[in-house]
Amino acid sequence: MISQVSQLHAEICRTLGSAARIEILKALSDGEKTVNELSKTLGLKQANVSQHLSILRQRRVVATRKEGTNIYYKVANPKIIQACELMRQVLIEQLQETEQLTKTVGA
Amino acid sequence: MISQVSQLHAEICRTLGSAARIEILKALSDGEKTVNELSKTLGLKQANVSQHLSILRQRRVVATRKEGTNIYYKVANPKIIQACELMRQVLIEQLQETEQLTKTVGA
DNA sequence: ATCATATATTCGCATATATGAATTGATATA
DNA sequence: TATATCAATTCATATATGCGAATATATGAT
Repeated sequence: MISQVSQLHAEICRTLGSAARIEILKALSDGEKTVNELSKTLGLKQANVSQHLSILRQRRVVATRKEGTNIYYKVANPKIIQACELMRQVLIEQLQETEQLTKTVGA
Repeated sequence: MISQVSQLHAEICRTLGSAARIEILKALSDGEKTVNELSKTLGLKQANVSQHLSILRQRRVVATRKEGTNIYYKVANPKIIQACELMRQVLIEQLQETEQLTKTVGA
């Protein structure tokens, strides 16, 4: 009863369901970076970043470009960044609502 | 090193990381529905739908309205629907790329 | 060939998640 | 009161996921 497309859709969402991977995407949203750069920027171990990138690559959320020893990663489709941005706005609105609420209760 | 916001962002994504919940959101995107309606429409057990709705409610992805015995669910923020729509487009583009690829290989 | 650097993979463990079954609670109605 | 309906919760179990540590692979330089 559950469509194949929804199955794939859920898989992409699960792929984004890790704070580390969200940070990686955010870091990549302003241009491509190597594994090492990401590792240093985010303060995560290289192996760990590589694992997350592997998962993101499998689902084609990121794409790669090889240059010598380095592998440059970028977000595969700008719409993914747009979707993330929308979700972040939802989050912000949620937080604002909560603030509103605590203020009202406090008054 | 990983921001609180990214943590929350990932939580929302994980919340959407279930095909059943994606279907529920799709079903709710054209207006509010009760648990029973969803259960029948999606062909899932009531208890199961209720569980999923409970998860969606916790993360405030859906909102409820009570009317007599019934509880009507709706998507809490239209931006969530927009984000889902974007991700679905990404999916479609991915599938098209794959088709393109298989055609090329086949030729 | 050796070494250094960049990236990927594997393993083991702890934790998280999904699901079905059974139960409970609340409301309506005969 | 008895019963049917709708929804939520609890529990047990199977499965998936995240992460660190160690190891492997690949490329480039000496």
